[in-house]
Amino acid sequence: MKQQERVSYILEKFNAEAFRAHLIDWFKKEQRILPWRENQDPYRVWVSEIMLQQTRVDTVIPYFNHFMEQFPTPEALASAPEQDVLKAWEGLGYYSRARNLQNAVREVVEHYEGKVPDNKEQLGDLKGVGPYTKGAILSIAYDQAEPAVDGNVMRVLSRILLVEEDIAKASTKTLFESLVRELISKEDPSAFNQGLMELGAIICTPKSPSCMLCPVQDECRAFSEGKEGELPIKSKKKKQKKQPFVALFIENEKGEVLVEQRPSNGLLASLWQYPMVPISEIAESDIPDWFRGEYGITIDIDSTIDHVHHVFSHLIWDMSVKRAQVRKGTLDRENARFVSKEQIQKYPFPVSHQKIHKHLSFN
DNA sequence: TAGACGTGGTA
DNA sequence: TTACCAAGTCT
Repeated sequence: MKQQERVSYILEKFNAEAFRAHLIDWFKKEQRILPWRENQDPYRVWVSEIMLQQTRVDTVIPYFNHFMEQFPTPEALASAPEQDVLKAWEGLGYYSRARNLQNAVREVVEHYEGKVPDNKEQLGDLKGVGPYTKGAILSIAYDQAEPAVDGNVMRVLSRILLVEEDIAKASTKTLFESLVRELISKEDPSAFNQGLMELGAIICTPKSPSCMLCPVQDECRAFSEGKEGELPIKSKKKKQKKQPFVALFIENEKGEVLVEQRPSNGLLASLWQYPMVPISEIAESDIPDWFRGEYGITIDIDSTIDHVHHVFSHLIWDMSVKRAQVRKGTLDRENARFVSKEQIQKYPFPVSHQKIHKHLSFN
């Protein structure tokens, strides 16, 4: 069946009128007070939407407030050093969001006079702005009737409309976008889209949804059939692969510590870390030789001082942290440097390596 | 299409 | 502890 036929079939006999009205009334009454809801400033909406990608509201709030203080306008963000932006993002995760956001904002400042585009073509061309974020900005900041389909929306609508397609599939997301195009309120698309997400966050939660409090219970097909606990359908993801490392906490004679910047693409791009030796490739006994070759420095390794187990979405780092001293040699590596324990505070580190900071002693 | 890309909260 | 998740995007 073609997708448009599927849409028509699903919405046949569905009381969209009542659904819209109940959802919007509820949202206007029950919505949470959140910093990015203070006004409709497209820049604020944009920053909030990027931060909220795959990230909890409670986690985002302090980051958002600080970020808006430090970079209140597109111009402020565009002219900031990238390292400052990454430092403001430190601990939030998915760091390419920060780089993409800054690059896109620079684009807006250069080509659109600092005004966030209000059309889907220009918006969608911006780095890091995908179908969801595009629709969120257009509906929330510009009151346009565009779908903004995220995980909440798919969960809520899969229950309301009893859609049993796998929401992990891309084709299912486009199905929901088509459904929202039919359902969305033309009078208040912002309240409709946000209401759908708010409902998913507060009432129509993944586990044990609060159906007794739901403003659209009467319109919910899953509830009427007792299937709310079985939806949405979502295929499992794979287990993370384990990667063993030795992380080196290396001090020189001045008491400075060796840190290095990661490559500008891939995992934790452009963030800083303590040197890491992949134990699956380098035997532990070969570390001093390997290190001399890579960094130009001879080190004396002593005891293991810590063990850091860090879980990512797709892999796991197991790091034995070893203390070491510089014996001789000059650092011969572009992306690495010895840094004092005061200076190191300015560098953006991933959480996995912040766990190693506690071995910095200030005596 | 499926895997890369972070982190912290919760059952 | 394990597993899943939370307002996705890029390749």
